[in-house]
Amino acid sequence: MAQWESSIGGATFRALNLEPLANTLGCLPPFAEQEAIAGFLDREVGKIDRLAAEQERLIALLKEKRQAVISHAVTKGLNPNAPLKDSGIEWLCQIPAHWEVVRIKHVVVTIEQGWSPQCDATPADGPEQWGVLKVGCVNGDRFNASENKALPDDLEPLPELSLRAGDLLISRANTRELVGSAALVEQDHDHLLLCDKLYRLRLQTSVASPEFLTLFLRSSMVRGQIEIAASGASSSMLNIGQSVILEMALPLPPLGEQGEIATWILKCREQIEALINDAQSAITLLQERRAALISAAVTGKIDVRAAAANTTVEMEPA
DNA sequence: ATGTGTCCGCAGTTCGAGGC
DNA sequence: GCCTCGAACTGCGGACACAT
Repeated sequence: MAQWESSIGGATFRALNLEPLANTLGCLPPFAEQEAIAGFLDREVGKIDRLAAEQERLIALLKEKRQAVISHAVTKGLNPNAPLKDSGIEWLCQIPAHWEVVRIKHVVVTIEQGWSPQCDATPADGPEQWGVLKVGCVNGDRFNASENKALPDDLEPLPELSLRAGDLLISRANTRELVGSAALVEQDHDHLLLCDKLYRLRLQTSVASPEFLTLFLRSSMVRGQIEIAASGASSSMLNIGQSVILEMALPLPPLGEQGEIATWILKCREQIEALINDAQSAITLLQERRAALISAAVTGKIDVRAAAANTTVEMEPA
């Protein structure tokens, strides 16, 4: 590859011609040894690829687990022995007997949309410059304040649209997978403004915990309902109306229990994310090991005849 | 070797209908 | 007439393919 780097041309489309390929210098061991190296690499690289595939499967399972933890906790609670009752809502099934089912509108004080003026392409430069949120700020598991655009100096900011801790943001328009994404603002952002594509919900905090409702909105059942309710002819930008949010059924435990559930979910999420990070690191290491093994085998740094006799392969330091 | 076109996913902006 | 909200249109960037 190093020999080809200087020969590969093209600015937008990188291409290698036949000539540099034909002129590539390489070491050529006897034919029998070439076959031995190829066989050795087939076996060893295959093992590494299988290990990497297992790690990929593990990551997929952990992500499923993360979703299942949220969905189970916000509909069944933390006590596996709690008596259950029928929720009366088909997609919600059974809930603990001491929980209520209410419409989200019954715990919402205000729901509002923001303002999307023509902004700069770059984010606000520091917390003192005014910025307008982009819808992508609620994608993923956390609110991302850096997803904003700087408000031009000639536009007057609307301070009533700035963010406060406890604001629950929901995207009202996006692709089917992302529309309805919810995130909780954890601290005040005096100079960040709500955009037109986001709903902001403020709750009766004596009845409903914003953390609990945010997690509920991320559960697989709610995602399913939102994807069904999303409307619009353009598949790249589906919409949900306020009524979809406000009329949605919400299983509501006592306030203290909502807090316990939210804390428990966040702790589980951290543990699962740590495992996902470990698996991703393992995949990176395996990929590095794969490249190093191929390089060492084809340059004679590994004696594949000896390696064939041993299951463990040691490479000479480069 | 380089420039240009196309497709796709994602997101920003604008427009129009309806309610007040 | 203004505001809200839903829908459609538009733009951007990355990846790739094709043309010159």
